[in-house]
Amino acid sequence: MDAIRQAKLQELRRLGIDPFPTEPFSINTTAAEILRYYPQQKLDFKSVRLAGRLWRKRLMGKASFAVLRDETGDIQLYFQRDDFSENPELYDVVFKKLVDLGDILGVEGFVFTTKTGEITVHVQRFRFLAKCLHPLPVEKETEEKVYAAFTDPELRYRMRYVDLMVHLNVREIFRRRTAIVQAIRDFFNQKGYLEVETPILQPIYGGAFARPFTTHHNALDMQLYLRISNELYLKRLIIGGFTGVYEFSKDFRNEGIDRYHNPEFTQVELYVAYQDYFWMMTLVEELLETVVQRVLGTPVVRYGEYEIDFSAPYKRVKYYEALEEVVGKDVRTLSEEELMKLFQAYEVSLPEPPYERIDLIARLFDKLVEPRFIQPTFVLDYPIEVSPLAKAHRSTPGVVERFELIVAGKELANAYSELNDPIDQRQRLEKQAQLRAAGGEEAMPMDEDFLRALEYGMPPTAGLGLGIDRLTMLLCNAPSIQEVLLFPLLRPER
RNA sequence: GUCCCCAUAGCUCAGCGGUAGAGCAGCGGAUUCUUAAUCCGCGGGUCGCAGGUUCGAAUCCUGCUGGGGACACCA
Repeated sequence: MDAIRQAKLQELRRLGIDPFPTEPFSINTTAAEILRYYPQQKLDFKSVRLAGRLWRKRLMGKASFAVLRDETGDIQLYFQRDDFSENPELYDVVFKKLVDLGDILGVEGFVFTTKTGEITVHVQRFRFLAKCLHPLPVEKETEEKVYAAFTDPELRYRMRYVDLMVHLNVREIFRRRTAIVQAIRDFFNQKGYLEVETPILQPIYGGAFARPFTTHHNALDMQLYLRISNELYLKRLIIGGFTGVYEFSKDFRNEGIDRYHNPEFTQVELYVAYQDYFWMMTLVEELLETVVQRVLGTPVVRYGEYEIDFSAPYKRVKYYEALEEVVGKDVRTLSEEELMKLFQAYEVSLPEPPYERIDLIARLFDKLVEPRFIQPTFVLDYPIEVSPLAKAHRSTPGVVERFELIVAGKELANAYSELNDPIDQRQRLEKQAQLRAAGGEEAMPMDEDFLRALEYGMPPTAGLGLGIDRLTMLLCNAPSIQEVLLFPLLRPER
């Protein structure tokens, strides 16, 4: 803590001023409201009460200006010694010397416009609501320069509270994130789908390929996993009789961190009975166009150097055909040696062993094809080997009825016609079990209860997973996932 | 996990072998319409940590810690 500020705290207490009072301070307006409505409705602002953090001080002698920052933005304050004639100390000592940038104040007064035309609150009374005991990085911006910008990413993420104080645009990212979630929720609710909650602590994890976090329940003395996906639970609900269910699901994957991955992240998953993946493609187009339009007011998004248009419909390409377009050959016809040659020709590094032929193909696809799709593009009909929960394609052998939506070269959504044949599902999970036995750490574990549920009969169902963090990145023009997570995972501070 | 880069005042940075610097923030003073307020004056540091080289290290070397970027993993 800052010694000078601590001394000021003591001095306030000595003067009988409580720097952390218990009494509430009710406000009747905000900075943004004043700035927006005062010009037309001056009479409504003769007696205002607002609260926020003192953000700037310009002491002029017997009169001073300051800036107060509340949730809605900044507003200028004007203080005059004459207003405190019954107790001039309040101005000369308390305001001028003991109030620091960052202190949270409640102010009362009336709104006026200064000579230079700035809407300002003439403060007649003020009160400490909380003293700030650390100096703040108060950014000052001029035409040429920014002073004291608070830019160190580590500090910004570690002390997100300071980041949010200092950077109004960071607040905006998280308001927008919430708006995105709200728009999706409204869209699904309007369709009549049921929002549900399923377990985060799972005795058997599944629904994706990933290493889980492991934990332990003491009373039951059992090993539990933090979910990597909620897919298998939502399907149980479809089996149970709901026709449409969705969940905003915080999922946990014990993997590396980079600018697209955080160990905990959010997806929304949706399952709708009696539909297939073609229907789901149309729904996704409608969903994204609606959400982007509602959140941004336009379906067109600037993301880095790209302009991305979320207007439906989106381009559709088939997995193997997209790969063939790049490498000039249908990889299904190639021997393993010929596949290896492609890795050399395109300078793609090999996957970690143990890998099978399909892992080579999947890797080529991820490295060579995905990055090419900037505008929203559906990639259809994935290899059956990499999609153990998706239904075999109705007419094309070797592939499943699955699509991924690629935007800006990254997977944004993943969906399939869900596999509802319990016999087929059992075989696919057994194959996964073999891969696990052979050292494939990310292969799915066997889930007998899920298979039993399927044996009771699951209607044909379309399922979707949509990455909320990635979508937020796109709609906020954020270059890294950390920018759209309030508290991204960091190593502990020393 | 690997490689590269970074770590100096509250914040942003300069200094790169010879007494630790600037701007903003802060402290004292002047100032009743400022808005990067202005003007005068002042303080502020275990140069991330630990070793080493050297007469001498913020500066060079090694290790460690934290962060950023790239790769790998995440099909």
